[in-house]
Amino acid sequence: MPVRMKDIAEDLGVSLMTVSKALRNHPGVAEETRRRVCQRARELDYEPNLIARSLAGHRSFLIGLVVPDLMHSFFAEVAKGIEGRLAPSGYQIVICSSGEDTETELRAIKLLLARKVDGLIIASAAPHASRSMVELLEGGKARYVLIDRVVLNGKANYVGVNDDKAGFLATEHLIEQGCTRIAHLRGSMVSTGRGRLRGYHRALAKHGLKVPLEYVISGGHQDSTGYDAMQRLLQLNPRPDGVFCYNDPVAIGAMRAIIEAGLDVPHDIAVVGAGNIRYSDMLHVPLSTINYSTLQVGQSAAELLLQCIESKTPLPPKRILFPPRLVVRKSSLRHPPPASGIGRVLASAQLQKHAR
Amino acid sequence: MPVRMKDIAEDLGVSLMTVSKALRNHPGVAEETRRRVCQRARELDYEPNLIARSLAGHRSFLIGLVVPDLMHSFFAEVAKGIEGRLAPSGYQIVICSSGEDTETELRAIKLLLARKVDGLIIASAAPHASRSMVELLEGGKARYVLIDRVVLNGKANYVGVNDDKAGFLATEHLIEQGCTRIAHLRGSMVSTGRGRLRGYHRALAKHGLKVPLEYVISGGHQDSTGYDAMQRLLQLNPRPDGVFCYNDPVAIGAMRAIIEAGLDVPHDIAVVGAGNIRYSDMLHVPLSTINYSTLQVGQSAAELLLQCIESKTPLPPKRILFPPRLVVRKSSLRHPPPASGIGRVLASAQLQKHAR
DNA sequence: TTGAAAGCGCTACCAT
DNA sequence: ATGGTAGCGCTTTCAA
Repeated sequence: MPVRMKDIAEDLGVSLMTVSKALRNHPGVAEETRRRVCQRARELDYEPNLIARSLAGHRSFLIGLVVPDLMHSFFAEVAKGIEGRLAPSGYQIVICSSGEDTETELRAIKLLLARKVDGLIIASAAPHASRSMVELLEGGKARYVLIDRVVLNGKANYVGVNDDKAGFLATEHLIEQGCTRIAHLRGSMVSTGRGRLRGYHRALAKHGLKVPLEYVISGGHQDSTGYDAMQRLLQLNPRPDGVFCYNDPVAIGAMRAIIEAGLDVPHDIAVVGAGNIRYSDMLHVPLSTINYSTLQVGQSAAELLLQCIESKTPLPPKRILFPPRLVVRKSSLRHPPPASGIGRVLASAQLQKHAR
Repeated sequence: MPVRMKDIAEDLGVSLMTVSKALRNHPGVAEETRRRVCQRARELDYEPNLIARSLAGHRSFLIGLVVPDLMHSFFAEVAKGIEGRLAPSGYQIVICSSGEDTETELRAIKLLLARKVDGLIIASAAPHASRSMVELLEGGKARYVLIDRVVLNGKANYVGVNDDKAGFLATEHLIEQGCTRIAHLRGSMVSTGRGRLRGYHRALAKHGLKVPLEYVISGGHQDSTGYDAMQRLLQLNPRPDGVFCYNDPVAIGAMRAIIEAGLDVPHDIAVVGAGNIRYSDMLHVPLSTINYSTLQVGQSAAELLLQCIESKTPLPPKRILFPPRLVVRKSSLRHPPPASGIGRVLASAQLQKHAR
């Protein structure tokens, strides 16, 4: 059986309380006593029972992280950012994936709360907060930060990217590349999906471009669903000559469909994704995309959550938005670079060749 | 403040114990009483405090997962497999990444143990178990399963892949493709690195091939390190005409170096990786690799750990090895398929085009 | 079938 | 500076 404080106390002939204080460097213990206690603790390989400490101290040093999909490298990288910021402060992360399912997500959050995690970081699968989610998160005094996707406008901490602008940048870039029939493989109606869709429409409107309704269809969130959706787009007449995809996995699936149909990316159809996931620059056709500052999103979310936890009084909700940044690669480069020398686009492409 | 059992008990005029039993469907409670308790609990939105339950019940329903790198899609997929198997049983996962650092790994394990996780799943960064790790894991009655990498031969549960065979398959395939100067970008001296290296040597020996010592150098574990290492290989004279890489990320980095040097993959240098990570089929040059049954490794590890936890008596250590499988793609295909029709290699390449 | 007592290992609060 | 008391919210053990 593991050593307990009580054992050390009896062993040393001091009280349990003295041991407790000494080990946590609390004031009110003689230096000499503290030394003896710490020494003996080390000798006995004492490790505090964190469950007991959590119960008594109302602090678990556990953070809950809820994401739609562990395998999506965007969330893996976010998780890495979070862990990097939290581990040094002694926190550990309980990770749950919802599989983009609202019910699963709700159960996970409920369980995490029952576990008394000190805080939550959530990339929600829900298009908007359900009544039960509001009750869960706002009912108690739960500390939480939403990332990537907003579900509680205004009243919640949020770290993400301006999705509207991301959609706008991607679409306008396609327009500048000479595409006139630009389709959009949209995501689900989560906030990122809605935002990117809005940006897409805004860019089209700005440039006076009209596209048939069928040019906007759901491409899901993964490469497999992107592949299927792109196959449907390929049936249309006239065929699109450019596609802005909800995210990089969808874009990768879409490119596969295009290439399998014997068409060329970017010359027959230019493709832009979103997320700038790892290896998107090493693909069959290197993928143009929107950079989402993935690691920083994770770090900031962790940072913000720590502040909420540390602070005695509830902090006013904060909203941190990283600027999206266009990364041009081959999948959307239809024009040779301007003869005048190094054009904006090419320079950008070269600079960002290895920028991950 | 959240509702406690005590509240329900007083509310209903029964004892705390009755509530406790009723809620957990313990025998020894009248059906009628149980109904009333459960009903009231639901009305009051009662959620058991899992910290308290853990402390009293000596069961946390928490599993610790320690991996070298969250971002490596191999471990992300393993994590997904683990979660898929564990979540239905009410377990949640505390995830820690060691960053391939032995000290960090040890601290993480210590913390997880102090948290009283019910079990551990570890992909260790260590080439072999240190004294402190043995003490930690074997000293107490910790339940744990090693994955991917072995550090405690024989005395520990292990789920992984036959790395020796993986290295052999990859190397022999390069030989069959006509490569005669086959290099190896090896990993660190973790068991997977050692095993793949051994397989590489075995294949060379079987076919009577000799290579200079400089053909085997460390390529690290990531694409960036693979890139650097490959650049060094390219200086050699004669240059290798084939490279077996420790894993897919390293292979991806290596391919980048080769292509940037103006050479062709596979005709100047054929490349094979290991791991069959997501999108390895969608790369600039689709990557030949060794499939590692990633999801199943995760699931089996979780399964095995559950058995250990459930069982009252300590189970004898079990060793589960998945067979490695060669996946041939363009990066190693130097010969046109045999004229006799569909050769083994091409058939395999086609079949596995979408096999992930 | 029910419940009282005794923890689980630790911390907060208040005496001394 | 030190330590006793009283929990934290639950489960296990055993008596009624």
